[in-house]
Amino acid sequence: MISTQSPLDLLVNEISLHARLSDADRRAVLDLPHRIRALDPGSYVVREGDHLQHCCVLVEGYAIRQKVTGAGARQVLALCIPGDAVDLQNTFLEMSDHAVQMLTRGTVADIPRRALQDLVLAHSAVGAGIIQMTLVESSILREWVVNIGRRDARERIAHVLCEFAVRLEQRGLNGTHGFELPMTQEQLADVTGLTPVHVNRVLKALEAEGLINRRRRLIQFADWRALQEVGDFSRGYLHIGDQDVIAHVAAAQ
Amino acid sequence: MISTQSPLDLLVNEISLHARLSDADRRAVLDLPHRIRALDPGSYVVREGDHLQHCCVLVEGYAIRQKVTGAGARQVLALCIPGDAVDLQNTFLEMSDHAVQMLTRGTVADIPRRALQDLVLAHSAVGAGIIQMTLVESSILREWVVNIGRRDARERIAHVLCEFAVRLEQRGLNGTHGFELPMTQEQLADVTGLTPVHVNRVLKALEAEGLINRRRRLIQFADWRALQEVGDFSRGYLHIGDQDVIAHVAAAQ
DNA sequence: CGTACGTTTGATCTTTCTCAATAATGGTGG
DNA sequence: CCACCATTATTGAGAAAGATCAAACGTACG
Repeated sequence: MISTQSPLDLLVNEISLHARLSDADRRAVLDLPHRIRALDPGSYVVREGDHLQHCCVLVEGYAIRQKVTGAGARQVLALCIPGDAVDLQNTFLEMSDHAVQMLTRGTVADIPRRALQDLVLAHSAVGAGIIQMTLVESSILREWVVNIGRRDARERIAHVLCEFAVRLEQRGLNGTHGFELPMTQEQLADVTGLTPVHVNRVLKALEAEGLINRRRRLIQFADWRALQEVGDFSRGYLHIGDQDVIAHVAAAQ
Repeated sequence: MISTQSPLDLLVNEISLHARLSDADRRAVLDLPHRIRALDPGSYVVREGDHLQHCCVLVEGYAIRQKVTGAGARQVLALCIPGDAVDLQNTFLEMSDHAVQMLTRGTVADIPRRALQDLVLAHSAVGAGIIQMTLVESSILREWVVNIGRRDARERIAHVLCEFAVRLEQRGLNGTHGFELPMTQEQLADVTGLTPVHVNRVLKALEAEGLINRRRRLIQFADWRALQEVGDFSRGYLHIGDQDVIAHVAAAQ
């Protein structure tokens, strides 16, 4: 692992989770032109309908993808954590089909989309990694459809808590013992397709059942195994550790 | 457009919707080794948990992606139509995270995953097209999350009908005047996260309102504009015609 | 022509939403 | 350091969308 102070280190690490990169691949990613941007909580990284000329990588802080219906209801589509290439969409599609909003103060690195396109074409291991990142994101979206479409409120919230915990743990942030929920109950409602009031009641119930403990937004998993069962959670869909699939592809180069 | 009788023609056309392919790119796709498989309605193209060594392209018929919860509830994740590369997941991820089931009689072409990986590495325009196909699929999944999470039953069903109509029209199958719904009301319930009983009542209501006409599974759009409004449908998220983004990438090769 | 599957309908029940009010909590300026 | 304000969390009561249960009706297909 090459060690530098570049904010692109995070992107390298992220891609490395999905494909084995050579030193040249790593250096090419680190050499990407980019500009750092600091953002306040609530500010938009990307707005729905934007035609962006760069791809943002989240460096610090948390963000959410979201869409708003014609009637004004908000639905959260993903929790973005540091290292996420927040809008590959804008690199390969014409127009942003959803918005990305900061939950906390944070920074992003803007990479010109042309530079990223060229990188992908010149370093296929990076391209393979990005394809896999995109496919994993799809897999998580599918699980969200199942979660919202076919689980009741209690199961939904338990499932989402498990997913966040595992994803954060994978990046070395918090873990499955407990973590700081990076959002309000209202935003958690927009994640789960519920109302804030009902989210509050369900959280209270999960606590009363002895599955979690709460103090403000800090969630402690009092019974991690039981919570996973309630949430019908099994981490396969996160495809953690699948990068070996692509290893031989990189090797074939 | 090169004209042959290969079942891979459909794949070429599909990728061409997303990236400008050279004749060499086209030929490389058509030359992919593959085996045709005929499938009955209800049979599985891929099962959840499979470790497949090939990527299936749907050649004829309709299929659905689906997952089943621990409690046994089914959720449909996508309607697959001819030309869809049904499991790119299996080409780049270890394990299938969902099943694909035929709705009708049909055929698929199995392409060895290694051959497809090599093709993508050797022909970046094809790779770019596949990246874009995957991103469009993600975009549709995001809209499904919104649909199920934040729209009521009437809006959901109207939205899904509009989406199917536009997607079918794009491939020259049926259109926005009407189409043959390729699934039962029970399956439509699994698409929308509702019960079959409620789907039936909503369809009846949409008909009573003069938005659609039905005769068995044939849906006629009596008022296409109004139906889109009810369903809060706007086709941007389907990213139809976005291939120009990638055109210059292909040209740069 | 009967059997299986899909559709339609009715009656009742539950989950979740809506509306409304109150209580914490954190941040800010004095 | 304290008082105030805005945001977030909590609680209650009632309403509504959609689920569940059960049955009847069609229609295709063997």
